[in-house]
Amino acid sequence: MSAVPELRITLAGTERSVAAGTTAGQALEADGRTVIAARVGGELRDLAWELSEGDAVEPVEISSEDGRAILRHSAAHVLAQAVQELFPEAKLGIGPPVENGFYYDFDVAEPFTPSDLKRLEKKMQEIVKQGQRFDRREVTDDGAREELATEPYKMELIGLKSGADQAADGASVEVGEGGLTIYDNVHPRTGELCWKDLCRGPHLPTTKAIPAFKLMRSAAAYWRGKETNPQLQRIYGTAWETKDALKAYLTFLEEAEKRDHRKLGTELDLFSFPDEIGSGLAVFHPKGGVIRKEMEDYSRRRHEQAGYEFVNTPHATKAKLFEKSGHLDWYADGMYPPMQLDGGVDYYLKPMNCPMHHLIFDARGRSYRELPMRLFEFGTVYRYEKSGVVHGLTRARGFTQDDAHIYCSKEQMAGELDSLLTFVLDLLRDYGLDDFYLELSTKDPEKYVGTDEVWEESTEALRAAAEKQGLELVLDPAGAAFYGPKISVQARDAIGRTWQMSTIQVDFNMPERFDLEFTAADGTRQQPVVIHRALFGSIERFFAVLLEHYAGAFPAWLAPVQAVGIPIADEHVPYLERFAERLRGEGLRIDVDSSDDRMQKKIRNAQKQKVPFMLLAGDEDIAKGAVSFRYRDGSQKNGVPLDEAAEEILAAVRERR
RNA sequence: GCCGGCGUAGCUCAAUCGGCAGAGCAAUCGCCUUGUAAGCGAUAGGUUAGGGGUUCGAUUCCCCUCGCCGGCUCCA
Repeated sequence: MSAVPELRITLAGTERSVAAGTTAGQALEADGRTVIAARVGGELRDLAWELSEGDAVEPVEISSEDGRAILRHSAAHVLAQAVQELFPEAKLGIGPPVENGFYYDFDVAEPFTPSDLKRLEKKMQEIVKQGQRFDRREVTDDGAREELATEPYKMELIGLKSGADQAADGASVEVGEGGLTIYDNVHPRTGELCWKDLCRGPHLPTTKAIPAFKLMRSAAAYWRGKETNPQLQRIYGTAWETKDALKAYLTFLEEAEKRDHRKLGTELDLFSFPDEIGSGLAVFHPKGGVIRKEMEDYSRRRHEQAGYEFVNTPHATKAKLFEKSGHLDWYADGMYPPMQLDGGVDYYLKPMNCPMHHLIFDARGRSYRELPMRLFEFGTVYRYEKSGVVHGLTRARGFTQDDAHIYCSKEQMAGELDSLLTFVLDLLRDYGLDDFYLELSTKDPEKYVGTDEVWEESTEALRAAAEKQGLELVLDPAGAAFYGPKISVQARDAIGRTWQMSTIQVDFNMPERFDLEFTAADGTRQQPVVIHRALFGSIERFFAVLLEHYAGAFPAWLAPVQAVGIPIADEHVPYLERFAERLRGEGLRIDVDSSDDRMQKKIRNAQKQKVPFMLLAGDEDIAKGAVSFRYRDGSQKNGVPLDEAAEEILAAVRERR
């Protein structure tokens, strides 16, 4: 009898010997950790994965990013099993984990109803309770075809895997390398096969290991995301490592709903979308208008200081301009249809400002002495967004960009990009966003204009500028537009959601198309580099982001009403009115609530309007020449002398608090 | 655009089976004169999104249009 052969593996960083035939699960058990899967040689594997000589095994815990993905993917399988048990005619699409949850697509005759979801959730609970094992087995392409003959969509995926009709619709589907695998759901006691699915894995050891899940909604989705493909019914769910984590997520969703800018816009009387005007076209009410004005004023001031020149361009133009820029070739669908004028001339509403700025640059001969030339405009543009994608202020059909184009020499480009990024981040911080990461979109080798050399140079300049900021930098390989590399600033808001904010985009195409040039010091004519940038993206969108970030409680400098005077009784109105008048003289926005309501009600109203400062005055305050502060967080400070009170509010506004 | 859901007073929502369209808040007008989140009363407010159909009768059932909401990107 020979000794049991041994394998040498690296277990969570330390070298170990284990018996041949040991699985990842067994190896990690010795480590005494609660794990649901393993990374074996960097690849995610089930715990049942058999180890080989030299494998490096790392535990994957359920609360890790990978662990959650595995949990959610397993939950998707349980959902699919439940669906096929209750709707035997349902055909399977795909069921991946997604951020915060999972989905699974099904081809069914009738869309799922909310009560279907309830039944499915119950069925899923039964499956989870049973503790079915996820058993993995490898199959050949032909074997998979045989087993899944009744699943047309799975068959299609097998076909894609073997490259059969990969190019048929041109859709990019990445199918994992290696053989196909099927996961069997096996009853733990009877060993009965309950269900199976073609799947790359990995999965949890058993369905019992799904601690908390919930089905969220169902909606249609095109098969493989292509508009021309049939629509399947998609069920979304969420799954978490503990019941508390699920609860926290549901609370987060509630919080996000409370902050929804469309809801707050109505509640705080900031803006609306009158039907009479049309989808995606907002009107700003006085309170929204003043916030917007403050946002613009501050931005203008900062741009002025940063050496921008202010220009102004019209909203409509002859088609010729967008023929020249090329937009009509590839962007016509996104534009409002043309207006035909006398003589058969087409006019368009502008979907972007760039070409008009280029014409300004090109209005006369330019000298190198004028560069960098920074042209800035709050430019209103109109884009015909598809009806289903319009969404409040964040996806509107008419909106105003804080748009600027910087024309500089190649030598100036790197320095310009560097100072620009600093400027952008500084300004965003002034508006109260301070948690950023950057995304660098680089050349798509399939589709680009300009020389490799200039791409290389500008991409490196962007990268260097980004790295200097010391922020997280995410690469978006091949994500750039054909005309130049781009850096975008992503901001996390108060509840951790990320929003794409500013973009800085180098453009090699427009200088060519518009034949832009300047005279260099040596008298030669040279082409400038164009840098396109927007900080807010659009004022409307930025407005919405700030509204949601602050949950409507804008800092004093942006608040539409900065303070409300609240008299204890009518007789105290003149005193507050005099104080308010003085503060208005200092440029503050102050109301005095002289309505018939009693003082408690006035506080409630001011509180609901999220006014930063409430100034109460009754006999006691007047006797002392003071007011009593109530802040919107509910705290208070009584008997503050008028001068001090004035200074406190002014300081808050001045310091943009 | 596609699929599904929804559309009743400024806002939030009721209205049994197809049988006179209602409440709270907001608004207006009174009364009350008040110390930290809703004082009391009265008045006004509607072509039930718009159009068509079925019916003795439609907010309710059917069709069309418009608008809004969710999803259609994260890939066995």
